[in-house]
Parts: sequence; structure tokens; C-alpha cells
Amino acid sequence: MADIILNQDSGRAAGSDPEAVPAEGEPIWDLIELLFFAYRDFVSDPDHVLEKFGFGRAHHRVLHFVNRNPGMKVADLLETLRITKQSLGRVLKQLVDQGYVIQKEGPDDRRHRLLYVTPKGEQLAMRLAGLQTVRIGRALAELGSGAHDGARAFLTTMIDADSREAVLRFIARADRARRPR
Amino acid sequence: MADIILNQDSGRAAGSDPEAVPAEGEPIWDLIELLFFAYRDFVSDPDHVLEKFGFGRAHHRVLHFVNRNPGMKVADLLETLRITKQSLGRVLKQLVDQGYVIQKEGPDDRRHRLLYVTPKGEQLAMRLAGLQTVRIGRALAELGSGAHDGARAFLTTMIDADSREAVLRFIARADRARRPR
DNA sequence: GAAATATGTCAACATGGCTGACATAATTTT
DNA sequence: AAAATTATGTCAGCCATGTTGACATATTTC
Repeated sequence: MADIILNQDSGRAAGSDPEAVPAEGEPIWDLIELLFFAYRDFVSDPDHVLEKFGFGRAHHRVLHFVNRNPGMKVADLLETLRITKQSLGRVLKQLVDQGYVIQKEGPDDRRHRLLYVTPKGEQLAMRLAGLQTVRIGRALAELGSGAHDGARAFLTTMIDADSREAVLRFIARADRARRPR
Repeated sequence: MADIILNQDSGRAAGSDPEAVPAEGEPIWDLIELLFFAYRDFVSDPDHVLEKFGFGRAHHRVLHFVNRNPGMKVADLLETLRITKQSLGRVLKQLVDQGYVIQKEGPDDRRHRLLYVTPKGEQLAMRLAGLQTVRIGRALAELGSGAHDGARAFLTTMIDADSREAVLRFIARADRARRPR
């Protein structure tokens, strides 16, 4: 089943404009729609768990990035999430009040509030990441060896060229942070 | 640039549980985060255009699927988007009132309201799809030949097994619909 | 000491989800 | 033909999460 009989439209129709990829010809419908559906399901697993905690997606994003980057500054989080401090403030306050995140004064600059997950916070963050890992792991297992690298390469190049380097640096740095040397 | 030096964690740590992928071991951080960032940028291009029209993401989704599936019923759209008819009603009404979508009485069952984009609606839908196609096309071009198939396979298996077949059927059907035989 | 920076907070507003209740028209069932 | 079901629409209100703008506080830098 799942016989893949989609449009093999890779002909690109030899548009009169062989320049700078201005999206001549037919849109790449299959990937546009698969991204929509895949992402929808990808976030739905955490959503169900979060609901039981009275949290939403916004809480998930904060918890995720704080867990991945213990000690990050509020400003870093704002830049990563690309939301306003007021939006962040609302969910962050709840996470702090309910003991999922703590804030420590910055050692060098005491204006900074460095963010850390508590054990309770880490437990939830890891549980949510685990759900998403199950889905991804299942997909990769179904696809065979090169799939992880392939997916990583595709998703990476889908990111704005400007942000790409920063994202990769973030991931690499977070891996070091969570993997005590 | 964009040197890929991420965690090559494909060792899976040989967990004591070789069963049913229960997310033992370390989460697949890189793909979790790349999905987040890639999707964020993927929807940001249309967002900017939609803003000028006074529309939001909700309008985009409706316009997209109606454009892809001319003559679809309201019930189909509700199922595809997985929202309530009240939520749909709000944005659909605006799209109809402003001449982007029209509704026709169903020929066999006159309770049905079959949805169609107008020329104006199609133009906007295609413009938005074009933006997303530029991004995807750029990524695929950067990656070489097998990338399209690889991305399709990965995203497909990321979808809930239940919905997968329906999604593929939808895409295949829509391709026929927009490609007058 | 003044200016800039990091963070927090109050108030108000917009979008787009949701539930519940109810209305209408058309079709299907009995 | 009457009754029940179905497809759609609509009103009212709530919630989560995004936004702007204004302002307060503590701290650091100039």
C-alpha cells in the first residue's frame, strides 16, 4: 500500500525564464501539501499531552528550547521564537509559577535572567520530545539508511539562508550542552 | 558554508527494548528542530503577501484546498482542515464576500455547497503556491536528483498511518483535477 | 551622573481555534 | 405525506496566543 503515484513533474517545463528560480511552471503541490499534513500530525502528539497539563503549543516551544539550551537568556529565546516579550512573558510566567522553569540571575550581567528547566520541566520536555522521536524514528526506520541525512539536508535547505547557519549552530551547541562532556 | 556537523547519533544506543520504537534513548533533536524552523520559514512567505490582502493563514488554507480541489464540498474541507464549521465559516465568508471563492448548489444534492475559486482567487492561490514552490525548488536544486522523491517519502511516512492513504489519494486526485485531461 | 540595556508588566486589540444552541432547506426513511 | 436525518449557516461567547504602545525597574556602560 501507500503506492506512490504522484505527479512526476520534474520536467520544470523549460520556462522562457531560465533565471533565479522564479517559480515558473506548475507548483510543487505534493511537497507543499505533504509538509502541511506532516507538520499537522507532528505537533498533534505533544498537543494531546499538553492539554492534560493545561498547556498549549506556546508552552511547549518555550519548554523545549529552554531544555535544549539550559542557561539561555530571555533575549535569546525571544529571537529563537520570534515573538514579542509580552507573548513570551505570559507563558513563561506560568511555566515558572508552576515549577517547570526557573530563572537565575546572570553571573556576569545581573540584568540577565538565565533560564533553566527544573527536573519536573525536563521530564515533561523529554516526554514530548520522545513522542516526536517515536514518529520520526518510525518514519526513518521505514525508509532505510540514508533517510536521516536526507531529511536533515532537505529541511536545512528549506530554512531561510540567513537563519540557516544560526539554526545549525544552535543545534550543534545544544547537543554539546545536553551531552555533558 | 552550511557545513553539516550535527550529531551523528544513528547508533540508537542498543536499548534494552528492541520493540515497537518506544523512543528509548536520546531524542532526535536535529529533525525535531529542523522541522520547526523549516516550517516556520515555509509559511512565512505566504504570510507576508496575505497580510497585504488583510488575510491570514486560515484564509490561505481554505483558498489553497479549494483551488486544488474545485467543486469540493464544505464537509470535505472541514475534514481536511480539521476545524469546526464555525471557524471555517468566518474565513470562508470573507473569501466569498470579497470574490475569491464562489459556492454553487450541488447538482445531485442541492444541500451541498460546492466550492470553487474565482479567477481572482486562483490568481492569489497560485501566487502563494509559487512562493512556496520557489523555496522548495531552491532546496531541491541544491540537493540534486533524488531529493524530491526522498522528501516525499519522508514527509509521507511522517503522517499518521490512518490519514496517509487519504492524503495521497487527495494529492493524486487534485493533480488530475487541476490538469484538465 | 546620564544613557543605554535587559527584563517585566499593564492595557488593549486581532486572529483563529473552540463549544453550544438554533435555523433552514433538502433529502431519506418510515 | 409525515418524520427523521443531513448539510450548511449563524449567533453568541470563551480561550490561546499573537500584536502594539507605554511605562517601571534594575543594572551596566559611557
